[in-house]
Amino acid sequence: MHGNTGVRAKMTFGEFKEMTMVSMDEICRDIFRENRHSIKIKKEETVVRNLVNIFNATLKLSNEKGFRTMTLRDLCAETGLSMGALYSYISSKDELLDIIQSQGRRITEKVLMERINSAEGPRERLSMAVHTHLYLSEVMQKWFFFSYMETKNLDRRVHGSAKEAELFTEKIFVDILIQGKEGGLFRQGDPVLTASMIKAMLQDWYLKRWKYKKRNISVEEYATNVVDMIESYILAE
Amino acid sequence: MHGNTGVRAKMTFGEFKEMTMVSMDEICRDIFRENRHSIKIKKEETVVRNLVNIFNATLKLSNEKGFRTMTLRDLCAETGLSMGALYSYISSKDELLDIIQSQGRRITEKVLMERINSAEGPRERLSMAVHTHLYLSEVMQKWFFFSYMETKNLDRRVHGSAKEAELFTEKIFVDILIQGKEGGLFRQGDPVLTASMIKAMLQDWYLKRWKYKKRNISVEEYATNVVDMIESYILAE
DNA sequence: GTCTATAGTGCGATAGAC
DNA sequence: GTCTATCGCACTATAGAC
Repeated sequence: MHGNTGVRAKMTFGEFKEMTMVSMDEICRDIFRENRHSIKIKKEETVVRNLVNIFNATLKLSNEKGFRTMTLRDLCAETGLSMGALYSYISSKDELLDIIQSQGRRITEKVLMERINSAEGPRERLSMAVHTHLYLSEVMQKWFFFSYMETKNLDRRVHGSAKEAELFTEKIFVDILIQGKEGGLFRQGDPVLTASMIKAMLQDWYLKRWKYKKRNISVEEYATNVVDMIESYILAE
Repeated sequence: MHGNTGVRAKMTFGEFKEMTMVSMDEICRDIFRENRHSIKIKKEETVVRNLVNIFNATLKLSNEKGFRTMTLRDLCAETGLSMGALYSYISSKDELLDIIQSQGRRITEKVLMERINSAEGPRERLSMAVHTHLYLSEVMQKWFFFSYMETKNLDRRVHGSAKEAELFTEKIFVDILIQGKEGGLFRQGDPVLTASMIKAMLQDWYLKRWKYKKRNISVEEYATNVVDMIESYILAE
């Protein structure tokens, strides 16, 4: 390995969870406040409780068979709500998809930026970015999987914003890699191509969760492995 | 970089295409011969011509909006066939999906094994496996993308065989990595985890084709980059 | 071998009682 | 705030003329 000279102790997954507190409850409260116009029900507690229920059920069913294949009747069975009640919280099936997509992306961007900016120096920032992205996708695995898989079914406008999101996270890594190259610390590889490789490895974690679970590989082990591989490449003489 | 000492000149994409000749025509001829029972039409030339048409259209539409969202009326419009004619070649929409999936997997496995067995020594075999997989997914990009994206919509039996296919290709890399470790050539990394990382990078090529196209990155460049990154990791002292 | 016409099903969405 | 009942539609699949 390349050793960890100068790199502070890594953040564990447990520490991350305590630190960020991404709770479904809070997310749904935000969604309610932003979408008051299209939600018929007025009592906040009721709305939040039912939204949490609806989103969890949607993520579960969609990850099993895809959002398009999931019918609203499936969703009613899973949530215990009737069709009528369901339509008090969403105005259409497509809107449900939109909300889940955009909310997931916003949280990702917010948490990623906050955590990365707390680290100094290219190596620390790179490690932090990798760890944060993996930990976040572990906490919100279903959300990440959903977002990745359902992107292609959207219309052109929304499909474009999914590509933007892909490039946004990639750019975070590109910037760190360029910074490291300018400082003379990272010596190998094209930053853009290297960032793509990193993203590919990060995505594999939530896209093939079944594989890593079966092998008892923890998210920390996986993160270490990714950082080691990237570093052995970019730090090579 | 780690240099190419002892590694023969890389196969170019052009050479690969000439060598393998995976033609849609041949594939459809095979499909016809294996599915004579469920195809109502008897004249081979007609069947092959229409099957090529149907498969190309299915891949095009599915990659745009997903197999489930694509209706058979969309497919009729794209192929120029009527509903009645379409149903002379396939017995159901699900069967169409099954045929495309299994045929794609079979070709992948066949070509991969043939090419890899033609290389000697762990480094050559690793490079050959990476190049062959990338070149193959370039020739059959739509097929690979389709297969990856539509896997989740299948029933449990077929979903299981998709996981098997994932593990099959992965095992090819695991075996090469173990071989290299036993010979003392590869010194770093857990073979199973490293193989997963390699697969992740290979898949990114056909899943984000739009990204690499926009950046004018050729499949040869990409292959070189992947091999370099892996080698810098496993060959590190 | 290909067509048009249509049967039969199950979907998303809504109205109105409670 | 939640329910049941139902509308209208678009889908897969088939029958039968040509």
